[in-house]
This record gives sequence, structure tokens and C-alpha cells, in this order.
Amino acid sequence: MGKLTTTSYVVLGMIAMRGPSTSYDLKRAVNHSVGYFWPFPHAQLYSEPKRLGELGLLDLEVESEGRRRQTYTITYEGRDALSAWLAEPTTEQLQVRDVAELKLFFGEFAQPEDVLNLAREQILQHQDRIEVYESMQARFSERDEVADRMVPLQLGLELEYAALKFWRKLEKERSSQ
Amino acid sequence: MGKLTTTSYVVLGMIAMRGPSTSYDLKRAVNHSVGYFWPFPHAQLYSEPKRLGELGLLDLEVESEGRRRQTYTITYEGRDALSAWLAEPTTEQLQVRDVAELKLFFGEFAQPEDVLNLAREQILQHQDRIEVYESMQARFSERDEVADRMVPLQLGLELEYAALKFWRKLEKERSSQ
DNA sequence: GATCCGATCGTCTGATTCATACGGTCTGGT
DNA sequence: ACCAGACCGTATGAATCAGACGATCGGATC
Repeated sequence: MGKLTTTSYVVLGMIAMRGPSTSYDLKRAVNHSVGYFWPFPHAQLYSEPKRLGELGLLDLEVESEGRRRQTYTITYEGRDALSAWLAEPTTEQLQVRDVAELKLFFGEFAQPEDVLNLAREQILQHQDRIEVYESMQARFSERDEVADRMVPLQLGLELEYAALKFWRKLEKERSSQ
Repeated sequence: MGKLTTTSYVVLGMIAMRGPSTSYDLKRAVNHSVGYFWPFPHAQLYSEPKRLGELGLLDLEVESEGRRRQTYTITYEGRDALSAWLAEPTTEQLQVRDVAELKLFFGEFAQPEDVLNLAREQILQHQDRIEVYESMQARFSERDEVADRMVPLQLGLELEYAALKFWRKLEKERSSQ
């Protein structure tokens, strides 16, 4: 009932980081940062802060002019909850979900050229994503001194590199046959 | 209504690979292979084959002796559906979900030693997982000639290596301060 | 300043997925 | 015969999901 999910902590953390924020602010901020290793639908950025408000972890001030809109601020209790969570041992495993790998796993039932196409698609996709990560890094390092925020992006990037390298190798092997 | 999800194709693929299988067979097979890059709750391995049966993609034979149990076999239609899916372009992105990265992202709100502990935890977890992957690979290469099945495990392994290397580096940096 | 349009913003919905508890069933040991 | 512990299947309410929809805004145009 009053239980906090990982997504709750994303909300708390983002508001702690950014200062007072609206749901839409969060939505945009999440999109090109934390959304890359903790995806969830944006609708939760409207329902979750409301819940956290009721729990006393966020304060809210309504700007009633025009579009109804709430600005959320983190409370001391909110900060406490956040740092308590950060101090807890982390039991959850890194979780990967990738239909491309899946298709490769069942590759024996595909036409060889389908597997090859798959590899080529994946190469392009990973290249794109690497670009995104790198521009994100550039943006962060320009105007941000907090290294911790950049570091997970670094891991995301390395995972992308590993995947890219992998599919490239596969493409090479398959196309030379 | 009659739409197939990615999980449907996991079921189809597994039965195509293994031959006639019960839900429990699938559960065990999925656990230490495909479950690593397409996780889902095991209950779906009971409901989903039933649905696929109704769609004509699986045949089922009931062994009524003792425990009620169904053995599923893939039909020609099932194989067609599977290879059609394999031939489709893959739009879904590689998806990573990792609360450890999340905690690091919000690391500025944690005690420095909490971040260090996090890194140490992660190192152990990734080492464990690497062991699991390697023993899986060994098992596969012993008794299996189909290289495609091994290859995604290879990617999983590389992602784990990247993560391990990353956390090790972090641990080193932080512990020397 | 009236109108229009595309971008911005928030809410709602039903469907799917989820974790996990629970109840049966089997095996082997005493 | 009984028990204990593994094995197997189902059921349930809660959480999550995608994405359609509606409302609101800013500013371009006349």
C-alpha cells in the first residue's frame, strides 16, 4: 500500500537532483538519462508523484493559472527515504531484454539471410544508440560537475559497444560464407 | 485477440527446438537459457501454450494418468509462424534494467561508502553470473552442434564482462580515495 | 484581435504482465 | 502406513503497460 517501488525512487531522485519540478519536467529529464536503464511509461510520472505527496515525501504547490499543473519539491522525509534506499543492499540483477538475441537463439529455424539481415539491423541500431549516448555524455560533461550522473551512461555505452562488436563479428562470419 | 507476443514465440521456438514438451519441461529449459535475455514469469508457460493450441500452432496430447499434464508439439502452422517472425525486421531496442546503475546515478545523495559497497556487491554478482554463463556455454558446446543457440549466451557474457570491468574500475577509484 | 495549427501537456482506459501464494501430487525413507 | 520434501500446476490481486484521447498553449497569419 505505502510501499515504494524502484520507480518511486526514480521520481524522488530526479526531483532531488533537479529541484522543484513538474511531471512534464520529469518526463523530459527522464527521457534522455535514467530512462535508458530504467524504462517505464510516462503516465507514471503523473500518478507516482501524487502518491509520494500523500506519503509526505514530496511537497506540492499548485499553480492554478491556466493549465492545471503541480510543482513538486522533495521533503526531508523524501531525502531520507532516498538515501536509505541508496544504502540498502541491491539484490536485483541486471536485466536484459532483447528480441534480437532471441531471434538469434532460434536462428536454426530462420533462413540464413534473415539472420544476416538481423545482424545488419542490429549494427545500425547500436550505432545510433552509441551516438545518442555520446551526445548525452557531451551534454553532461559540459554543464555538470557531478560525475556519478555520467557514470551509468558510461556503462550503458559499454554495453552498446559490446553488442555492436558482437553483431559486427557475426555479420562478418555470416556474410563471408 | 489472436495476437502473438514475443513470449509466444519463445514458447513456439522452445518446442520447435526441444520437440514435444510439457510446460514444466519448458520452465526448466527456459530457466537456464532464454530466460537470461527474455525474462517472464513461469505461469505464462502454462497459459500461453494453451492459447497457442487454440490458435492451431501447437498440438496437444493429454496424458491422463496421474497428474494432469499436457504434452505440446509444434504444428506446421506453428513453424510457419515462427519463421515468419524470424524474418520480420526487429524494431525493439535492447532494453536494460538495472537498479544498481540507478543508484549510482543518484550517488550524490548517498554516503560515499554506500557507493563503494554497491560496487563491491555488483562485482560479486557479475562474477557469479559470468560463472553461470560459462558453465552454460560448456554444457551447450558439449552436447550441441547448433552454434546459434550458444551465440546469444556469448553476448550475455560480454555484457556481463563489460559491467564487471566497469564496477571494478569504479571500486578501485573510490577505494583509493 | 480572431482564427488556425502544430507543439505541448495531462488523463484515462483496458489489456497484459507480474510476483507469489497456494494446493495438489509424487517419491522415497522409515 | 505414514511422513517429509521435492515436484508440478493454478489462481489471484496488484502493478505495469501502451497509447489514444482531450485539453491547452504559443505564435503565425491575416
